[in-house]
This record gives sequence, C-alpha cells and structure tokens, in this order.
Amino acid sequence: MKKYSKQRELILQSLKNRIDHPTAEMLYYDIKNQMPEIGIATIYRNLSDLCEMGEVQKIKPKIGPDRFDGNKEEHIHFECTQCHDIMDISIRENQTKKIDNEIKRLSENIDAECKSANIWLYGLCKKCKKLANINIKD
Amino acid sequence: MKKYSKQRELILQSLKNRIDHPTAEMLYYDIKNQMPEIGIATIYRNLSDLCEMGEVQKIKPKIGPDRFDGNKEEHIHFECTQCHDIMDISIRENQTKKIDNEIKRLSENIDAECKSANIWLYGLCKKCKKLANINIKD
DNA sequence: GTTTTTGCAAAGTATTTGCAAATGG
DNA sequence: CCATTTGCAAATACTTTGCAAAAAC
Repeated sequence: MKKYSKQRELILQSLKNRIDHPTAEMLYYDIKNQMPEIGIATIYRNLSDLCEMGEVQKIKPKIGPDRFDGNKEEHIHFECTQCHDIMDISIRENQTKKIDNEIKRLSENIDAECKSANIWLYGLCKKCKKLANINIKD
Repeated sequence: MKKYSKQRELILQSLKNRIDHPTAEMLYYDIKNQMPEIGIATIYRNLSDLCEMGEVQKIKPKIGPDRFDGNKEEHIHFECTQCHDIMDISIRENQTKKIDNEIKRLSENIDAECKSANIWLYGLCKKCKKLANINIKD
C-alpha cells in the first residue's frame, strides 16, 4: 500500500507550479531550497512512482535528460530546435477528435491495437524566432 | 570534408537491412560478425554522423536506450507497450497532408514556427494482442 | 602529406539500487 | 509494530572523448 510522504508531495507540487518541463536534477535543486536534506534518489524514485500513478508524465526531448510534466490537461509538446525549451500546446476537444480519428486509422495498417498517441512539434519558439530576425537584419 | 569509411558504410547498410529499430549496441554485435575489430565508439560516432547527414533517424523509445531507424520513407512509429518493439507505419500522401494541416494549425497557439512534427502511437502489437487473448481464455 | 577516421581505454552523464535508519499507518 | 520511504553511497547503463595509429584522398 502506498504511503504518504512529504517528499513526494513536494515534488508533485513543485512540478505543478512550473511550466518548463524540468529534468529530475532541476527539480532536485528546486526542492532542496525547501528541504535541504533531500537526496536525488528520492527525486527519481518519486517521479517514477508519480508516473505510474498517472500524476506526472515523463517526456523524452530530442536532446538531454528526461523531462517531467505535471500538466494533466489534454495537450501536446513543442520543442524548440534552437533553445530546446519545451512548451505545452493545449488542444481543444474537436481538434483532438479530428486528429485522433486520423491517427488511430493509421494503426490499422499494422494490425495493432492503438491505445494512445503522442504528438511532438519541432521548430523555432517565439523567442528564438525573434532573435533569428534580429540577426538577419545585422 | 567527409571521407568514405568502410565502417560507416557497413553501419548504414546493416541498419537499412533491418526493420527492428536497433540500439547502437545491437548494431555493434551485428556488425562485429563482418568486422570483428570494430569498436562501439565507431558505431556511436557514425550513427551520429549519419543522423546529421539525414541518412538515419535517432528515436527515443519510452523505455531503454536510443534506437535508430534507416527508413527514409514518410512514416510514423508505433511502440508496443508490452514487448517494446517499435514498428514503422507508412503513411500515404493524403493522410500526411490531412494530419499535417491539423497539427501545424496547433503551433499557432504558441506563436511558434513549426518546422516538423512527430507522431508516436502506443498500444499492443499484433503479436502481444494475440498472446493477451490466449491468456484470457486460460 | 594532410586530413579524417579508427579502436581502445578512460571519462562523463543520467539513472537505479542496496541498505540501515526514519517515517507513516 | 510492520510496511514503506528516505538519504547516502555505490553500482549500473549509456554515450562521449582523447589520443596514437591507420585509412582515405
């Protein structure tokens, strides 16, 4: 049976308070401020548990260590190919359905039972797009 | 300037000959049969080069080390949540466009310039679906 | 001959595990 | 009390790097 732990609660709240899809290490330093004795292993163990509990999502960026996402709303991810920030893009019901229908149809091609889908977008984020424009003008 | 290398050629051919999205290590053992002196660092270095050259794609499964894909046709990936095999699903022109249009529209939500998209499907592959059915009957 | 690539070993990241002590129910 | 969780240190898994020798051009 799963027992409450102060550490797990802090990790979950800390993750929910940020929108930047931190790595385990980033969360570790964040939480160390409120609880200096905490160990990195506790972070990894709890993130793994929280994933299994469906409270948190582990995501794999193109570059760098795994990141974590505490957003439980329906959304997809955008990764900037320049600064590697990851952003959530929330999607509305009707969009979801349109895409899902199209995608689920694809899994018929290999005779598999598709349970879920994951969509990633890549490109330049707002910030990096702006920077790119400045550099062109120089 | 990039020079030809027997090793790189072998790695690329070996990857193109298989459909199982091997890890660097799996390719290493495969290629060791034809060239026993080869080192694992050569595999990693060349896979990384081949990625930059656009000959090969590095993909991140939910579980385990990075995998590599030598299929240059338009396709998406299906990962079995049971056996963790990864399969290609080829998509036809008209399907691609429908999905792409829907997806690219999403990136407008965050004011980013979307350059590419990646779709993953998850579920039970044909093999594991069959096995699951047998177990239910027992 | 110069530049690139190789194989090997060592180093570097990221993550997991074993274990005795602490905490939760 | 018993089960779970913790912090620490050590172990593991995966990948990259430095370097002298070999291969490509």
